Amino acid sequence: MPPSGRVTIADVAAASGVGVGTVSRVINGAANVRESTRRTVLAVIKQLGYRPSYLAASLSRGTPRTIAILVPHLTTPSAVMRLAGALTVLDEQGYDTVVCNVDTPGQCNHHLNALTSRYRVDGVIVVSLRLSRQWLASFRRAMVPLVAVDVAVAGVPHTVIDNVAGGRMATEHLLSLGHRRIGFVGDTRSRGEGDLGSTSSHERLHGYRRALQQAGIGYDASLVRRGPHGEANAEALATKLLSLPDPPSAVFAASDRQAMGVLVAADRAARPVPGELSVMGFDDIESAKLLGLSTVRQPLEDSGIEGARRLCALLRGEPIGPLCQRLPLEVVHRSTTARLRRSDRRRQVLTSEMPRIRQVSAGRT
Amino acid sequence: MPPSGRVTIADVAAASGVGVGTVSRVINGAANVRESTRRTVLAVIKQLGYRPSYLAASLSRGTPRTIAILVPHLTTPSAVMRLAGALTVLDEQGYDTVVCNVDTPGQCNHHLNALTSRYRVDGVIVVSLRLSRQWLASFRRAMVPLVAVDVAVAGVPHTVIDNVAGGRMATEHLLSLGHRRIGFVGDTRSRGEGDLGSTSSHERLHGYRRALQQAGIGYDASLVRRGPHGEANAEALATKLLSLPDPPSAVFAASDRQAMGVLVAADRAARPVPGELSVMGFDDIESAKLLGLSTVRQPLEDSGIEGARRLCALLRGEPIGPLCQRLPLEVVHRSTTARLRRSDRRRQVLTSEMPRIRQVSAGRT
DNA sequence: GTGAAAGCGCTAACAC
DNA sequence: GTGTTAGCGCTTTCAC
Repeated sequence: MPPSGRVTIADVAAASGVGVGTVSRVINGAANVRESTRRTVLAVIKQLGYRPSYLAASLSRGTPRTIAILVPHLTTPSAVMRLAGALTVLDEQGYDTVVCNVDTPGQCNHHLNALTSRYRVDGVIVVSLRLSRQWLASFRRAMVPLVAVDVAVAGVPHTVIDNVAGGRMATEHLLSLGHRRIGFVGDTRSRGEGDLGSTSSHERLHGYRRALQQAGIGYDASLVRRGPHGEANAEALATKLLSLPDPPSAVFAASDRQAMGVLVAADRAARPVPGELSVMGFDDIESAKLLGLSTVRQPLEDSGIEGARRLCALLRGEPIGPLCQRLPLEVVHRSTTARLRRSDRRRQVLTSEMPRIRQVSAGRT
Repeated sequence: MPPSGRVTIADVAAASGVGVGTVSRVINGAANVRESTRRTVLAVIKQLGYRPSYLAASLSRGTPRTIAILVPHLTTPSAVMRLAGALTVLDEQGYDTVVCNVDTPGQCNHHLNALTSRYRVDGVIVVSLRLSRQWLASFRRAMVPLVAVDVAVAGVPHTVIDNVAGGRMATEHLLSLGHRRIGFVGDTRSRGEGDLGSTSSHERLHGYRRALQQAGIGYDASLVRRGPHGEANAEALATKLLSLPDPPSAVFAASDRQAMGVLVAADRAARPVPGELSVMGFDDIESAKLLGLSTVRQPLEDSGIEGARRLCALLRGEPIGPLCQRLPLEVVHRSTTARLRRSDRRRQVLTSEMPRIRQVSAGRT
């Protein structure tokens, strides 16, 4: 029946013998519609195959009911956990979510520009991305509601962890097991090309240094290795560490993925873990559990949940509590860390109850 | 200067002393605008902080330039790889992507309903989700362009792999290594509650059976174990397999994650891999490489790329080639599979060049 | 309870 | 090149 291609609310109104206002009320489940009318309209809608235009409704209503989430390196386990957490609540709250994955600074700027220079979404969640002063200003000017996850942004609600404390916890765990020569493997801090500017690794290193200092252990720069992210790099760094004249008895890796690189390096160097080398990670991603990796757990999914929850509150004009929300950390002792051997008796107690998995690492692919 | 709250194109036009049409041309980078005019308008835009409404533009233009992607269990490595692939091309093509994660049939229906009952996106990509006849009909009626990834959907362009062939390849690899008692660990096929109806695992089992049959090996039901997805379950299933009076010398797991469960089980049962047990996975997710897991690789990211590419072509009215697009599979021999020992000499040749990683598995969390 | 009409902010077709 | 105008399809007063 529609003269043009698409069936519109007017077509439905006409075919139902009611006004468009009434149809609108039916669609949106307004209360003040006679039941019989409602039925009729619904029938006509179904019969005509009418689909309300989200666009037109949004425009008229004045809000897109959509939020954007900007997340770097989506395929990493930690990123996707945060995303999933956010999606859960955004879904519940009736928001559509457009996902912007960024792997390079160029992509990042592209998306930031799109988000700030056009009226597209109700708000945005940025994850793990250090926004420049300029971009922050753009968001402010554009009055785009913004929350941050896993990165502290001045003047913006953010949900983070205390990376320094985390680094300290990891190191103290190792110290408590008697280790004194503790290596560190993490990211470079360089804000160069390809870098998205996360400082987590650097902060965890700080925690490591503090813990050592507090334990009265001098800082040994040769034990600290940093490079580009990724377990392949971590493996190379760890290999150097292990080939030191006086190698560490334990290594703290700034992330679980890097810790896995360390595990591979330990294997290649024929250094049994945790027998001759303890390895500590950070994050507690799923495979950490599988590998039995000792680590510092941060609530990844919760961070996404909290970020989204706070953005929703912001959009409703509700109070969101303190700008900076800190999520708790927890040391998870599994089986890649053990007491520094000296009295083997002690060591046995620690490891005997743990199942063992022997695995052979990757050959050429 | 804007009388109401928001700055509109009319405000910009007025302040620039030009018509809204010209402003529109400037915004959209149309060619026929005098450079001086362009500059003026741009300046005014910046000065007024004007942000074009994506909604209004979309409505007027008649297309949202947005696509939706429906993906189950987003946090699994394979799902996120496919998503990332799709995002890459959708980004390039100028589409916004709304992501619908589904973990339960209820969520799935919710999203399918939203997608078909309203005009919201230009098209949708469904990943690994078996659509019911009804939903398919809904998509057809609503004329929502649709492509599928990792699931064959009648009458809809889909990008898939040959799971039966994959199962066969995995099994033949094991057979070629001399194994004759080969176990299988995979998903149950039940379309019950909580199940999203993927049949991949079942098809791979088919391939397994065919390969055995072709090798003249009788089917032994006790060697085939199926249960709910997840490595914890796989571990339990594998444990049963290994405690059989006459246990298998090799296991083919229907996914890498399940293979990891098998590895843990092997470890618990003190069965060295690949010394006493060969383990074959499927997918080639990132941690497979790290663990040295032998597997059948399917192009996960490419599947997303291809699905998105084809949807874009569809939207442009371009030809998309055959409805069913098959991506290639490849056996990746790493270090969890080895020749059935019999002549140890042979085995050494196979494994000696491979680095080894010994790892202790998860304790209680 | 329901209809009529005024926008929402933009694009595109058409004149000049 | 540029201004004018008619929609795009809906929500929402405001009367009745």
